[in-house]
Amino acid sequence: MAPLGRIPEATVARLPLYLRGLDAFPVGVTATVSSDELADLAGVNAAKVRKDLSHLGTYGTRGVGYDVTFLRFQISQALGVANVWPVVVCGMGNLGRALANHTGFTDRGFPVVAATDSDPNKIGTIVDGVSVHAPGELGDIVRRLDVAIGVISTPAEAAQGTADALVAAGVTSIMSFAPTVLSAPDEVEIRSVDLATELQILGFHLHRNRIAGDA
Amino acid sequence: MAPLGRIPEATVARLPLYLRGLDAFPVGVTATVSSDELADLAGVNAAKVRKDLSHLGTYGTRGVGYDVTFLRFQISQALGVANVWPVVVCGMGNLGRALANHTGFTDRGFPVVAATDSDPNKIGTIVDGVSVHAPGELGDIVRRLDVAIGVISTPAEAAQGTADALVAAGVTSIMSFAPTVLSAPDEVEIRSVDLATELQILGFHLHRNRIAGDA
DNA sequence: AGCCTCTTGTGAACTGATGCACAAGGTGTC
DNA sequence: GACACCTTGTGCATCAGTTCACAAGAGGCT
Repeated sequence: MAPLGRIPEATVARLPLYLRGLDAFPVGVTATVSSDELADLAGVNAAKVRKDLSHLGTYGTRGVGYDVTFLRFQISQALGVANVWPVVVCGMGNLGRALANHTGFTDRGFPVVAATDSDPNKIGTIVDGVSVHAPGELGDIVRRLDVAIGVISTPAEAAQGTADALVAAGVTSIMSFAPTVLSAPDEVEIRSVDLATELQILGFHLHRNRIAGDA
Repeated sequence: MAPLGRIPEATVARLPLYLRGLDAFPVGVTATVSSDELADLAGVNAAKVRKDLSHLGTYGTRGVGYDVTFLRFQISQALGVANVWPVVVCGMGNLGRALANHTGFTDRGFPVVAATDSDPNKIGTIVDGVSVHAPGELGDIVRRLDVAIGVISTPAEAAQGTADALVAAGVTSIMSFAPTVLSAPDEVEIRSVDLATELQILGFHLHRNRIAGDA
């Protein structure tokens, strides 16, 4: 009912999953999908699907479901996936290289257009088609290549400095893999992915189950 | 007050951050930290810190703060970080290799003890000190090396099959990077990290701001 | 000892998200 | 056209998590 009201954060986080779920349907073919089916495809429950989609103002057809093509369009629209957001990868260690080479990024509108690294041996080289620059050139790179998103895959010690440089260059969206807290102005959106932390959460549950099992 | 009651999931997810924050203090030195300071170090607010720690039954000292050494011990205890949980990495593409080589894992008690890949050219080789096996050997590897956690970094198509194999081998904790929904029995804990999805969420905010800015 | 300052621990209000359950509104059949 | 059958959209109850605000307690100063 709310055509374009504020979309809850939790819903935003699920929209990409729905879009991904719709990949199960061939493009160009007319088909419909029920909230039940889509729930399965996205790994959530049907009520959530319906409520989420209602926030988009997307109307399904009662008794039938959602038109796949139209739904795809609606979600894409809401997420702005028509846009292409150039990405710079800061820190070309193991992880940085993997990210720069990750086809899933370019495919979805996030081309890695440049990289930085502090290692003089890497600066000036081209790794997997991405040219590596000195950290000091960040501002220049961002302006020249119209970078929208910065990925931080440096060691923890260099992360804050890198974030500062990105912010100074005008980047307002950062994805960080560094195991540290980053501070930045409020208008900068930071998503932090700490792999070791994720494992520790798994470890907690293993630990808990082991204790329970020992009883 | 609740010495060892059920710890809320949201709290569990923050405990590793606190532990990481405490790294700012040298080991072995007596020091105290206030909820305010720790909040800064972990990137959350003080009220949350206090409530979270109260779930552990950890008592700070009013007017003073928390004893760093004791707090470290308490959190470690709760998370079970004293345990070592061997990890197997399934899928040695770019990302898999980066993960297998990630020092942050071994450092925190998650050694990568083996890997699998379906590429015959990789099977039998040793990449960055980790030996690569055929997917069919998974069950054997898990049993032999006492693997506790499986990391799925295969292409999306192979992810479900890999998850099934891990579950069949008795693994109950899975971290997946494959952009797909995995199904598994309820007792299996799955944490899914989809990098493209993360970027799409950032993209949403960029898109929204751009629209707002155009007004 | 008494008082002042500091910081914890927590009750309570609030916020956001989830899930249920069902009326509303379509489609297709007889 | 009427009826039976679906599936959406949503009001409402519930739940988890967050934040506030303050009493309780600990330390130190005079």
